[in-house]
Amino acid sequence: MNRTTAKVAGKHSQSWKQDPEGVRRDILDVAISEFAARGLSGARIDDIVARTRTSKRMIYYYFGDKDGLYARALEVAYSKVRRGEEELDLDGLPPLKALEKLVGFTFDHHRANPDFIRMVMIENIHNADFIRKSDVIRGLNVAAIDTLRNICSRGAKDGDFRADTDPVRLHWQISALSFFNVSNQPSFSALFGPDLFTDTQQKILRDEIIRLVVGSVRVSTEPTK
Amino acid sequence: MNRTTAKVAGKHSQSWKQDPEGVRRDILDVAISEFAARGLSGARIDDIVARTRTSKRMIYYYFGDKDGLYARALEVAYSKVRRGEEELDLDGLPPLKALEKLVGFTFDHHRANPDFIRMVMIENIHNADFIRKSDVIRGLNVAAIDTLRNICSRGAKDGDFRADTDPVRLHWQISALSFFNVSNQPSFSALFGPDLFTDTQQKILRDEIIRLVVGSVRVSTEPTK
DNA sequence: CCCCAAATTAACCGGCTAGTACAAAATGCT
DNA sequence: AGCATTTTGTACTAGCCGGTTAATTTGGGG
Repeated sequence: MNRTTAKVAGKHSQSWKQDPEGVRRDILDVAISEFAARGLSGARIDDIVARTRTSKRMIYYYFGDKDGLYARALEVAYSKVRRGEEELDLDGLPPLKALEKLVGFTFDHHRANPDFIRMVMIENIHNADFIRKSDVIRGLNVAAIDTLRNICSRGAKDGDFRADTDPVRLHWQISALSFFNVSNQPSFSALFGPDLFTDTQQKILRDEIIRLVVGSVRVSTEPTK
Repeated sequence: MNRTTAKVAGKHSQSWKQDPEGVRRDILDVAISEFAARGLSGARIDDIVARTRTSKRMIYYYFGDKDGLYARALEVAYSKVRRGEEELDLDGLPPLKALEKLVGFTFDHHRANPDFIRMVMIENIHNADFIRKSDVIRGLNVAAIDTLRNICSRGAKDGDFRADTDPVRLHWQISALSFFNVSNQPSFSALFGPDLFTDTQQKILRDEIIRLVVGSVRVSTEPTK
């Protein structure tokens, strides 16, 4: 955006455009990838700067300090991902189909956003202190639960879902299976080989998870015992 | 073990006992807790030392450098946990009951060993590089799969299990649900409240998971559709 | 009881890294 | 034209932190 760089006499003699939002985005994009890759304490401000069009000074100008940058990066990462989820249209579908679609989508979406997953992992290492401090992030997540609550109540009314189905617990299940698939891929494939993460195996896993979750709420899961 | 400390004249004039194994264990115990708490780059050698009976020099004497200490700490953490699993006796049980017990145990065991979980999280942030380098750890884990393979083959023979049940994929399921419950507790309870992690709710979750996993391998999960 | 490798101690060092100081200039809204 | 905001650039520092130096004690073997 800037960088017209016309080295002239005096000390300062660049030509550039003002673009506060652009600069912020630039910094945040790099920051997300750097924090996701190396963690909060592992990330280096200088490394972030190096991958940016701007200077170190600007990071402190806009974000105050490392923690401030991290906090904002986390929020942006969350927003990006949750925004993708909003595009999913489930209201038109019957509850079981809607759930099926949601689970499949979540599985895919997590796989497609490893940086986000890593940010959440890192947050958990830090006891989710920054998530706790961010109203933005909390807001984004109640929305996710609302979607599920909607599906659940429709499903209960139709008699398709078990009466004791709890949206939060359901979200927990879906998240657990989709999240772990990405978060623990390195250790899992280090220990048991990379086979499970090939496209074909992942397709099987995806179907299995859908079956699992849908099966766990369906009322006709037949008399266990 | 040492620390008889009788401050006398000259520069070096402490009194101490030799206890190599004790010192190593001491250091490793603290290291596990410190690395688990703050991660590889977040952990401070000086902080580890401070919680030890020994001196900084001893860490380098026995473990070479920070990475060396981390690598050993990881191995010890793994060994401890897997050792606990060995005590479980499943061979006497019919396959479905054995699986049920294994899932319940894994869920409990993960909850009881948060430091281990955190070490694995940290490893995954670091692409499991240290796990990959450790034959010890890989060895411990093939054993875990063997247990499952045994159950699976017995279950298949009895006709209780679906024919396409894969021990690794099954292990993946069990791990995902049990692991996530601990690893993502901070973020999850930050976002949705701590209710899900009370004893009563965890009991429900535990049962649900058992139902889920056992249901996913049981042959009579009735014709879906 | 003496020797020597192994074990242990305390003080020290050098580089890395978050954050700052300073100084100036271009921008663009009003 | 005025003026707050945005941006540039470089050099600097303070302190943290991984790793080291070098001396000293221990205890088993001969």
